[in-house]
Amino acid sequence: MAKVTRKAAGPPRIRDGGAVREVLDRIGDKWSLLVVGTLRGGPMRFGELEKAIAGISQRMLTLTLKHLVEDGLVTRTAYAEVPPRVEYEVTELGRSLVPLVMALAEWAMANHEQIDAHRRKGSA
Amino acid sequence: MAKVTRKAAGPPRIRDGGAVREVLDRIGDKWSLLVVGTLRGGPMRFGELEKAIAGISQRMLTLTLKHLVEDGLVTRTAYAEVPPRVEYEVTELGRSLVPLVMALAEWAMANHEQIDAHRRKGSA
DNA sequence: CTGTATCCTACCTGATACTG
DNA sequence: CAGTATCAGGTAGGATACAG
Repeated sequence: MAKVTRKAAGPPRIRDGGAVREVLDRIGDKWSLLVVGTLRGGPMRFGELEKAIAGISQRMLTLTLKHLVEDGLVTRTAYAEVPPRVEYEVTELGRSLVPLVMALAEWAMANHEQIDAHRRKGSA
Repeated sequence: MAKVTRKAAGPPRIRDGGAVREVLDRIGDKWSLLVVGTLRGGPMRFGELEKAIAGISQRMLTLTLKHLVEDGLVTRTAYAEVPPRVEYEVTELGRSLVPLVMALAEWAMANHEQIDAHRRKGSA
């Protein structure tokens, strides 16, 4: 229970500074959002994710999935088979994040050319 | 539920692998989204941003702003005064990203407790 | 197939000093 | 005030090798 100590006429700021930072430290890393977005269509195996994301290292996929499972955004189901099969799937909580990820992805796809153009000319 | 015939129609993946990665490498870093979100209310000075974000180092604020300006998400306006005054403001493009940032921030605030709970119990 | 362990590099961080 | 420069220390991420 944090007391809200807002300035009377202060500038409109993200009135948190904590929660957002905290969560952004979790899902704001290089891969988490991409993994969550990739899992939006249903359960996927480790190898499938690795191929789908393409660019992620095995190590980072492992770590990212571990964190997502810890945070309750993804479930891990290991089947006692040979060869081993492990499936990952977004939880209810994770699924609630999917629309935001997709919105971000769409924004990225819609604007990456414009961003690239800006970067290239550098000096207008 | 019927079996999902992923094989036939190809797996449901983010059909890009490039643009999203590219943009996420830009704005998906630790600070960019936070800066953009902080600027949503109007122009702010360097020092204001530094205080508002609280936790960012001067170095990273400088770098992040530089990148955002390069990407065309933020404008930098220096006033030839003494003492110097520099204001940063989101561009049209940057403003189009604000709603997504805020949605993410709201999601973070709404769910960070649940995430924290998951993390803490660790083993269900 | 699904990870884990190790090494190595690049980058972030915080502090400090200095410039315009 | 608004940066730039630099250094020491930590951490994130990639590559590879190896294990269950």
